[in-house]
Amino acid sequence: MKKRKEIPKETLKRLPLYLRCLNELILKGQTTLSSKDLATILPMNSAKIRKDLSYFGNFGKRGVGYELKSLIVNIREILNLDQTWRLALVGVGDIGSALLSYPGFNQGCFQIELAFDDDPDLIGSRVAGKKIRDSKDITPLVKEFETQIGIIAVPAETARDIADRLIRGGVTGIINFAPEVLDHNEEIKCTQIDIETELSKLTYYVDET
Amino acid sequence: MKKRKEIPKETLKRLPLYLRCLNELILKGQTTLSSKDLATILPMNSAKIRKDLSYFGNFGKRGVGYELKSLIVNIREILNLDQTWRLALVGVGDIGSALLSYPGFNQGCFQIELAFDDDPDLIGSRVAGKKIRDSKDITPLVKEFETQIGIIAVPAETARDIADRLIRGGVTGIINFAPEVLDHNEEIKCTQIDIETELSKLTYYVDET
DNA sequence: CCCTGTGAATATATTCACAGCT
DNA sequence: AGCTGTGAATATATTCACAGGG
Repeated sequence: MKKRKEIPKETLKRLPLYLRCLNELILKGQTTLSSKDLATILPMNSAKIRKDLSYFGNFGKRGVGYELKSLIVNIREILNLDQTWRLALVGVGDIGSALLSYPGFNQGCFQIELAFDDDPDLIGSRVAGKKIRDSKDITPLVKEFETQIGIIAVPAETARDIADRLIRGGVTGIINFAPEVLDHNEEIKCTQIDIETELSKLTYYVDET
Repeated sequence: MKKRKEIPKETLKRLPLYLRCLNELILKGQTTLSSKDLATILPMNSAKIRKDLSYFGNFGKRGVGYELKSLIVNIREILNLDQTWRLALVGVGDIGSALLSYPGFNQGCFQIELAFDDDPDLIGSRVAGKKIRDSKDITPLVKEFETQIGIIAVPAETARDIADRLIRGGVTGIINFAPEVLDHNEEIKCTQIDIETELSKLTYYVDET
């Protein structure tokens, strides 16, 4: 139930996937499921699921499977989704706007509290109801709002500078949409999302010429 | 130089990253670099880079390093980026629009040729200069245009149906922005891009409470 | 001397297979 | 009987460390 020493990073990748699946099933009225059931849905090896879950405790019942409701609560707790996270978005271009308009964000546990841009025409205006602030003020405002996570949606050239300002403001994690490696700051966890990279991997596999 | 038997999937993940880095360096006038240099930039272990590249041939010169220009050509070839790929986008919401407006796409090697939506107000209109077509016609139009890759940017509920129509049209790869696992079709390679999943991983690592 | 390319050593992850609980 | 939890076996990936070419 509590976080152990080291859990494999591959396991961590799968937990959000499991969670999403479980949420769907519980909405359909299901109350329990076995690792085999989940393995069929996803699809993957059921031992992997059992091993993944066993790093955190013994959630299952032998002969039965896992109780959906409590498993969901447990995974949410492991992923720290049982609290609200304050986000700061930098760059209100196409991707940034899309993110601001995005309704869900995990049952309200992710809240974009700050949005920044450096375009004078944009600063002071509102996008999807959110006020756009001047990128100059990232560091003090992130401090003031105690923003925990930054989202970078600016061109590659400025991404590193923006990252530094966010970090100085005190964010502890960054989602980076810019095609620029930001792993230089060791104190912080940074995740890159890049469609060109994904497309390039795809074209390797896909070509059957 | 040619594709060998099995290259590790982890290696493949890194190739687009290397490529982007090399492209930046060559623009700055650099002509050659060692695995150690690249390892410093990225940052990572240099032996990993050498091993990654060695799966495809002996690109390097001992005592010198790699010739930037030819290494770029080689990696582009490995990833099949030395040709134009035709894409079909389904779902012209916020993400879809952002993608249509996205200028680059790897030096023009990825072209969105078709854009679909099921909103009658949208069908027939133009977004970023691209005509929006009726999602009903996905299969025949994908066939007609010989579209190779589909991008799904629709709600989760319809994602699987859209995927089926794209596959029936003949796409061989899919990028999926919907929070829905689409790995059921074995014939096809599908890559999921999901910010909520990425955020959830981040909040695991980030929490220091 | 410097850097690649690569076997050998190590670390990480997956899968098998089954003991043990319900 | 059915399913979990997990050691042991296997597969995959990373890193070390060095032979060998420029």
